[in-house]
Parts: sequence; C-alpha cells; structure tokens
Amino acid sequence: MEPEPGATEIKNEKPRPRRSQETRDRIIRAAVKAFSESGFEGASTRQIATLAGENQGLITYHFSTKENLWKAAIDSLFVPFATDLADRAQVLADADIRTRLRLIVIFLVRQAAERPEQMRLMVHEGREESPRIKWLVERHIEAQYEYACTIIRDAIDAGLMPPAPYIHYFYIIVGAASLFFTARTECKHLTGIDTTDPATIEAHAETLVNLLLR
Amino acid sequence: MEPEPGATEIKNEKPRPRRSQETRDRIIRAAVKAFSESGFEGASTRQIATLAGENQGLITYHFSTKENLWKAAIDSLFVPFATDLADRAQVLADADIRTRLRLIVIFLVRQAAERPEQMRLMVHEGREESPRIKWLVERHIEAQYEYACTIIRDAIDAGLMPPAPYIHYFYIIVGAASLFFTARTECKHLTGIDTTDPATIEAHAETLVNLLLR
DNA sequence: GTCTATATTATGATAGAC
DNA sequence: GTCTATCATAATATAGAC
Repeated sequence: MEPEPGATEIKNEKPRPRRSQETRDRIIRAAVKAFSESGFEGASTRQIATLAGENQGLITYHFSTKENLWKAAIDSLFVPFATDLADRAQVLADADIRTRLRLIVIFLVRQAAERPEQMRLMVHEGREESPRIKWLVERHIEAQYEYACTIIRDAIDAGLMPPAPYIHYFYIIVGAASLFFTARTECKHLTGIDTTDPATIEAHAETLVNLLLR
Repeated sequence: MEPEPGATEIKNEKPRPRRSQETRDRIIRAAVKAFSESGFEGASTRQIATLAGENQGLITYHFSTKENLWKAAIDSLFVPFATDLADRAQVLADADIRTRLRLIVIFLVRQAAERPEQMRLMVHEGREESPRIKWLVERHIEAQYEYACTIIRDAIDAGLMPPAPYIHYFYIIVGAASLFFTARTECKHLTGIDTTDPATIEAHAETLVNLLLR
C-alpha cells in the first residue's frame, strides 16, 4: 500500500479505512500541539507519536517525512478556519459595512481564542525564508487576505476607518485580535487572567470592536 | 587591551577583557537570531557558534548552559528597549495625554520594526508553562506593562479610548504594532512589501496612530 | 497497518591541551 | 580564553517481522 503523497491535497482526499484514518487524526492533533508549541525543529516525531499514543513508525508510514506531517497539521487548522470564514462571509454578504466589520472582528477574535496555535505556527515559520512559509502563504493566507481587503476597502470607503494601505490594517487587526491569546501563558503570569475564559474572550472582542467603530 | 564598555553589556555584569567581551557579544547576537527564528529547543549551540564564527566550546565557557545563553540573549534585547522606553517616558512626562499616546505608539512601532526578534521570542516561549516564561515576565514584561497602564488609564480618562480593562488595550496595541514586522517573510510573500523599509515602518505607525486617535 | 529494531546523524555538555 | 576531542543521549528515517 502506498503511503500518502504528502499533504499536498486536502480536498480530493482518498477514502481510508476507518481505523487508519483515526490513527492519522490522532497523530495530526498531536502534531498541531507540538509544532505550535515548539516550532518545526523543536518538536520531535517521537514526542508527537507518544502524545498521540501511537508508534513512531506510524508517522513515517502515514506521512513519509516530518515536513509532510507539518503540512497536514497546518491544513487541519486552516481548512476549518477557511470554511468557517466562507460561511460567515456568505451570511454577511448583504449586511451594511458597519455590521460586517463588527461581526468579522468578533469572528476573528473568537477564532484566535479557539485556535491560538494558528498564529503561533505562523510566527514560528514567518521568521526567515523557509520552504514552508511560501507553501503556507500560497495555500492558505492569500485567500484570507483577499477577503479581508474587500472588508477593509468598504470600511474605508464608508468613512469608518482613515484611508491607508490595506496591508497595514490587515496586520493591525489580526495582531490586535490574536496576540492576547497567543501570549496566553505570559498574560497569565502578568495579570492572573485566563484568556481561555469565554467572558474574557468576549471582553477582548468588545474592546477591539469599540475601538475600531467609533 | 584596555577595558571597554561593551555595547551589549548586561545588568550586574563584571567587567571583562575586551577580546573576551567581543566574543561574548558575537555569540549573543548569533543566539538572538537563532533563538528568535527557531525557538529555544530548535536552535542548537553548534549552529549558534558557527553563526558567531566562534567555537562551540566557548559557549560553555561563557554561559555554562544553553539556558543561560538564552537569558543573556533576552537581556540583550530587553535591556536596551527598557532604557529607550525610560528615556522616552522621561521626555514625555509633562506632555498632554494625546501627544503622549501618539508618540508612545510611534515609538512602539519603530521598536517592533527594529527588534522583531522580541515578539518572536515571546511567542516562542509564551506557548506553554516553561521555566523561561516566568523569568521573562518577572524580569522584563512587568515593568513595561505597568508603564503602559499609566498611559492607557490617562487615555481612557481623557475620553480618547472607550473604557475597558487595561490588559485588552495592552495586547491590542502591542499586537497591532508588532505583527506586521514579526510576520515579515509572510508579508513579503503575500504582497511583495518589505517591512524593513523606513517609509513602510512610518506608514504603519501613522495608520495605527490615526486609527487610535480620532 | 502496526510495531520493533536499528542505522546514521546531531545534540548539550565535559575534559583537557595550549 | 580558546580550541579539539569525546561522551552520552536523542533525533529522523529505514528495514523488515507480523
């Protein structure tokens, strides 16, 4: 049986026996945790296998290389995010720009709270030119950025935000929404606040929305 | 052969012969680069020594352990930052809050552009409970946060920003100022923009200031 | 598909020559 | 202070039994 040709295909995934698929999923979940915490080099396949409760040899069988495992882990985060974003965009398509901006920002904050690994992985990889960052941008970030630009453009046109190149607003809003949750442990030490608490998440969203929409 | 005040001298540091101090500094600069790119586990002392053009044995001689080297690398970033911030705070002490907020945000953006490693290192370590994150918060972050809170309090009191717990504004502003530069490589792939370009740095600062002060 | 055993390389730290 | 050599461990990846 030929092992996985790499995570180079997410849609068009070949059907797998149930047991095998479950093993794969367990390994991927463990990989997301390990890579987001320790980075690509810092995480070890042994540690990931142990965390998943599986054998190290199985990682080679399912993913061939550590890099393919990393790509599969990235997909497991970004594909659901993209799906959620597309759903939300569909619903909001006809709303006025003020409402759209407000709800998208709340969505972003909640996503950052739910998937803090996403920003951690991006920061881990966004460091220097690496074969992985190019793959990540082309595969996932570009589409997100394009959608964000349509919202930012409309918000500027409506006078909700001062005119400026979109790229600045993109990183300002994503950074403002995410860092609080990415720096969870730091924040805990600094103030004792638990950023996974739902009330805290909503408070962050509200603060950011109120700051943007005045 | 005369003693010299090293540019990267650390608090409570004994004076060292010039040659030795230079070696130390080269190793520290290489360590900052390596740790911020690959994280603590991901970076190797051999790689750091090679990057510094020094021998691996010298790392043990100067720092004993990898952890001590990491701490020295952190200090080399945060001590100058704290010094610059204190200077800036001194100058701004008597300015009105609008001016203080504006200039502090510009300062933050410029710092994030100049020292993107700072946020990368924090994200690398802020992942999970680690012996290093506690040290980092107590040694450097707490003082920064306390100063930030005085500005945020005054800004809210003056009606410049909607009332909200300070901690949210802290991470909103730091995140908004920093991510653009932390994600430098990603941004380059995404838009072709070079975030180290001075005009781009000023544009980011201006966008954030205009967004905050309306 | 799963697991054990292992080849090969890289790691952090040490010892000791100079 | 600097360098080389080396130890003990842990890493990725492979081979092959079941």
